[in-house]
Amino acid sequence: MPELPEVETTRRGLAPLLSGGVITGVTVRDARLRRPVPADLTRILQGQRLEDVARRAKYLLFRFPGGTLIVHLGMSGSLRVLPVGTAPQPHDHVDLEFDGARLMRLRDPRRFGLMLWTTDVAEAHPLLATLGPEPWDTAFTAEYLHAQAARRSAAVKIFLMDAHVVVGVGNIYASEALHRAGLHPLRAANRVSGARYAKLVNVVREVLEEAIGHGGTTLRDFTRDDGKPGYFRNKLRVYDRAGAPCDCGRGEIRHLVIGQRSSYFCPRCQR
DNA sequence: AGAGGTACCTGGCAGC
DNA sequence: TGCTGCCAGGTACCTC
Repeated sequence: MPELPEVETTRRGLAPLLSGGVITGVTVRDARLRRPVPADLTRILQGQRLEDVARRAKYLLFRFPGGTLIVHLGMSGSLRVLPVGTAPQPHDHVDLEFDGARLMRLRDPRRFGLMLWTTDVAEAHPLLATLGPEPWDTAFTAEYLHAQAARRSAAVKIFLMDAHVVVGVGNIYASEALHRAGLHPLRAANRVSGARYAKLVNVVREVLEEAIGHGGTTLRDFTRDDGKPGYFRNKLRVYDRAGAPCDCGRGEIRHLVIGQRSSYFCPRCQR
């Protein structure tokens, strides 16, 4: 579920419900995520007041006085806020109890997610330290992309999805951004012009901003037990639309597998 | 250094 | 209906 727009929407939903709350309990039903949930998480968090919920790339950062809880939702993770006592469903692996009143519950069927604790500056954690700029960072420019691509003969879609180049562009929005930029997903990254990278910088920001705006409406209620993430599917121009006519009016959307990931593009308006 | 592939895990769905 | 195979929004890590 989580591409960056959903992670950011989750952050915006959780922060006002949880910030300032004090941890009054931790339940770990299944610690087997991509890495084990720390065995002493209860001892670590008990009594600590949540200062705020930040985000770096697709990592959520729950900042406490003694350190930061780093959470990644992987492919299938979600976080919700529920009243204490709400019965857990399958794949509800971790609960953080706040003020004896509400739970932040992590559900992750595929268990590709992460929940880690660091007492260091979270951004210095090995998993975060080597990440590229945020899409809205002033460092994310056409010149930067062009320089990064100089020795990269891989497909531009692979390049764009590399979190060490820029964070937050997942499989769906890579297809969407390349379509908006008129770039063929298989074009070698080092054969894309600076001007085209300038366009790409703009459309990456644009498509993510639009999706966050949309996610804000479909994901606004984090307190329902049946809360479901929004998929933004009705806003997508190419993703999962193979065979449909492209908005350009001249081509039909095609499906390709690039780097073992499904990719969608219009062969007429993307070169 | 970069490219390409594999691995982690479960559920849903199409097709037989 | 029940089985099998394939697909899924991420990313670390391995080898060449």
